[in-house]
Amino acid sequence: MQKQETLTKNQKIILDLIEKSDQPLKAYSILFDVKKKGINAPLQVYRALNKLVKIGKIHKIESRNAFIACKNSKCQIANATIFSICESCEDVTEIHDHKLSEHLRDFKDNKGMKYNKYNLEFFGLCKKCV
Amino acid sequence: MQKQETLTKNQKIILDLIEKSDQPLKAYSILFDVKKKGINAPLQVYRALNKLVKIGKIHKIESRNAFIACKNSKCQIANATIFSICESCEDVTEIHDHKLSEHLRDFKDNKGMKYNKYNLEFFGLCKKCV
DNA sequence: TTAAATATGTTATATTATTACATAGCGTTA
DNA sequence: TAACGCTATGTAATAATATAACATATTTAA
Ligand SMILES: [Zn+2]
Ligand SMILES: [Zn+2]
Ligand SMILES: [Zn+2]
Ligand SMILES: [Zn+2]
Repeated sequence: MQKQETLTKNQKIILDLIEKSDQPLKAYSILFDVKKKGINAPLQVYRALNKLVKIGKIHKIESRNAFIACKNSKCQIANATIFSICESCEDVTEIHDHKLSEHLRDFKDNKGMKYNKYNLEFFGLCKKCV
Repeated sequence: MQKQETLTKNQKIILDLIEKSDQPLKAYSILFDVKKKGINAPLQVYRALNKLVKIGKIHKIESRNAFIACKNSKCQIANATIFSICESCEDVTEIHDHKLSEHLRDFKDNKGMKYNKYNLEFFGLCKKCV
């Protein structure tokens, strides 16, 4: 299982931090928080983030340039993500909807594209913000 | 029809440029190109881009920080976008798939979110790059 | 045990986007 | 007309996001 890959020191530090937050964190806010642990430079953060994204431990919220932990232990698929984003309070939730995922996985365009990944972001207002 | 809204000088210059390209353009590449037309500062570009996005004339490709013209005259919906992106040649195509759009439009989560927008990006390899 | 691949640390720099402030134009309406 | 609200403009400065380049260390695998 790819997700149990052993992580390096920096990767662990940064994953820990992201997993403790239920909301997306930005790279430079992560950098600020891990300086006390000896991570000093943006590149150290970005390298860890890129790796963690690649192995599916975290996802990037593209519209927000922020990173959130994947809470779904069953989700092997680092490359098929659906998020719900409240445009008022900025609350982000990962969506796991079997039917929708299936629909997206099975999607074929008419140009012969060979897909291996997708990212879907829904925007709106959450219950609290309506 | 919102799309026929009259545009200002800067907005027209920048929309023209984007419409002439069949591929997404980046803000600072746009800035470079429109300097000869008297647009000198990033903010002038970003202001026009934001407006054009808002009225649906162009879309932002979030994963690429780039902007592409909406070619679909029938598409009133500036806030429901689907793109296909080749990760090798970076070719981007807007997808208009009725069934998929319907599915996304009708999607309801179980948290009571009220959606008003979505953006979906498919990644893979195009015919030429496979 | 050597070579390849991966990770680290550090500095500098590139790229993307916004803040802040001053000014101008345009449509409404008092 | 005059005053107001709204939108757009121009300009300078700066913030926020991300990568290049280089030297070194560590892990993995042949
Ligand atoms: Zn996930
Ligand atoms: Zn909310
Ligand atoms: Zn469109
Ligand atoms: Zn291609």
